[in-house]
Amino acid sequence: MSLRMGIMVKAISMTGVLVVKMKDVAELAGVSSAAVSRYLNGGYISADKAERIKHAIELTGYVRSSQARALRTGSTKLIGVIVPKINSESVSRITAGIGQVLGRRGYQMLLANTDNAADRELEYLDLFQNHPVDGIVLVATMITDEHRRAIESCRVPIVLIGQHVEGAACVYHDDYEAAFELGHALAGRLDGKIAYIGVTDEDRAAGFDRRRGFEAGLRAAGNPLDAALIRLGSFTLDSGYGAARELLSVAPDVSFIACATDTMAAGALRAIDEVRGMGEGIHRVSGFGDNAFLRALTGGIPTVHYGYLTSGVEATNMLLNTLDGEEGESGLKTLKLGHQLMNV
Amino acid sequence: MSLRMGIMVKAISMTGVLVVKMKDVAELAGVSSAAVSRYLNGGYISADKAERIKHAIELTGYVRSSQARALRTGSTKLIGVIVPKINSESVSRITAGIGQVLGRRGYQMLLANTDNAADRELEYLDLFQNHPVDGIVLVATMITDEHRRAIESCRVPIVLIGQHVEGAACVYHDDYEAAFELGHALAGRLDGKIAYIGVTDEDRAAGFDRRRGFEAGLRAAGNPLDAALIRLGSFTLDSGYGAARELLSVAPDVSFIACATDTMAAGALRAIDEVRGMGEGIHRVSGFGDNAFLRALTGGIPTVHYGYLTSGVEATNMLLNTLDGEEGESGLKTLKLGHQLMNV
DNA sequence: CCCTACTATGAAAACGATTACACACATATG
DNA sequence: CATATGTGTGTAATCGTTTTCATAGTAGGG
Repeated sequence: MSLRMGIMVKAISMTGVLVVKMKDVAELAGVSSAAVSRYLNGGYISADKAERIKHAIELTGYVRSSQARALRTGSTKLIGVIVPKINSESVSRITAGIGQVLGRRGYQMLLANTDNAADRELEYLDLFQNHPVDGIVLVATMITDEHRRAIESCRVPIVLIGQHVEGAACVYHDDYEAAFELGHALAGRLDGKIAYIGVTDEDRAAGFDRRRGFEAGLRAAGNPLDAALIRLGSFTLDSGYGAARELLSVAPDVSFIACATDTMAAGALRAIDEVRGMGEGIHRVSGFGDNAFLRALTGGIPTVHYGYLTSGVEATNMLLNTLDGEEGESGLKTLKLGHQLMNV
Repeated sequence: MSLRMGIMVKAISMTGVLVVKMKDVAELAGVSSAAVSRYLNGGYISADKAERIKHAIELTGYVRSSQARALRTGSTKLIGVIVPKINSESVSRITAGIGQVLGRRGYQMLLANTDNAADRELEYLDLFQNHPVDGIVLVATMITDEHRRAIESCRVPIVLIGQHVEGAACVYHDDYEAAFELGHALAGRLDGKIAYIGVTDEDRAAGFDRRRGFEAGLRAAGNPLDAALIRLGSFTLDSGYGAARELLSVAPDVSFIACATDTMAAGALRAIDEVRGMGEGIHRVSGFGDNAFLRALTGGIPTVHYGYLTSGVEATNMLLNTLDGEEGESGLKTLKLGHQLMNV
């Protein structure tokens, strides 16, 4: 039987847009819609029918409704990505990595930006698992008990980036070890007082681990950190600037300020420049994250390079592997990525 | 009739997850599912039934399936956002603005990152309009004829950010005017040769308009730009660095390098520092975009401040207004945002 | 030649909401 | 009093797929 071509009749949908549905394709090809579905999804179909269906699809420009498919199969091919702040270099690098893998493997990214509000994080976690997404990537900062509970009871697979949480799938960096190495290395070549600008301990990785690791590293090198010279920032450049100004006025003899992030280090650098003269700060701060701008503009302060893009890639692959049920053993697990000391 | 409470019976879905559907809620409340739907969507419903339904929903923890809803209504409450590169300050700021509005108005963001590949842009445009999204925000760079055609024939409302395209809804900045002002202002206080590192003219706004505006501004101030001192970068820090190194070696008497973006300016700055000594570059470059890092680390080079976040906000509001059919007149249109010269 | 096993196929039943329709009652309008 | 008009409600159709089920032909193994 050859294709019955003729005036093409198209239905007008609710929204007034021309649509071709599977039934139309089926009729044009002279088969049942089940056959078309099988053709599309790789079920049993004879060669000649496959050919006819292929033609009919090309002819009509048919594309299947992802919404109907989603309803029937329960899978949306959407991955929810929750980030604390989209406009930060580290996060946007992670997101780039996630997007790369997602695109390559036929998924799309539903992005939720919490703007550093932990409750919004929980809210999205809730919203996401309740339907539209097949899986979740959570770029985590603070992990409260409530978080743990939400993650535990999550109905779709979830992978964390940036924090190590027992019992959950995580891709993270060893912040303690990295900070230890940085502290140890710096202690050797520094004289004078060292200060530290960190972030809240509630952020286990960037707060607690980095500070404790740095302290331990200094101590191990015989140059312990004076607790009075520790300040708390909030990830922003301004907070780093403010904390540094305060430190410099309270303890003018501070000779080096280590920071928990490169962004805050940039602020501290600016503060030192203002107080001690331009260009002075560059040799007096360290950071975390190896920010490209900072590197270019300063020639490189001591910092720790993390493969942010890689962590996005790895986490997403891990998640998608479990979703696509590929080779059973590559499922959700915990993955610690390496780091690299820069400019020490 | 009071609520019939008792052992709650839950169905097990395909995926093995416990689910409550509208029918369950309806039965528990002793009404039809149509009534529940009306309650949820604000149709006619008597006070007592509303109360009973409310209880039943709370009791069961019911949440409606967005997939079924999407299939029936044709609306997903999803907005597709296409960006050229997520890990860049300007784009991530725009994205933050988009996300803010989307969240506030009950939509979610489907993010597509094209990684500066124009064909991927078209691909996504195609993918998006073909189903899952209700509208599109395109953070545009290059607008080819193919783009114009795709935008024209787009089945869902679309708003462009960053480029001005006739016949399409756009939120953009007046790059020509801004560049003119910057060039004019700089020409007045500069002596010696001025060079320019731009980007491709295919990017009308950041390429063509900025370069032409800058040229015109210099000319108007009686200090025209030597065409031999124009180079092309590719938005990256490294490309700015490379172009600047080349310029400095070919024309060692260049005294100022204006750049089409702050990121490239950072690269140029680094190049000047290397060639002429640390700290020298800061007074010898200008950019576009008012990057926060660059501002903090240099104290501020001449640049143009754009309200990137605002453009995201405005574009999204515009799009959502047409989607939600609010007050007819606030629909899709063209909106030119202001700018601000910095440090001149 | 009988019994499995595999390939093909279409009809029809899901998936879980929204909504057109039909009906009922109330109140207002002429 | 007849006729609109506005509420309130349930039944059933619908959105466009995927998938179960029933059925059949075709080989292959014994």
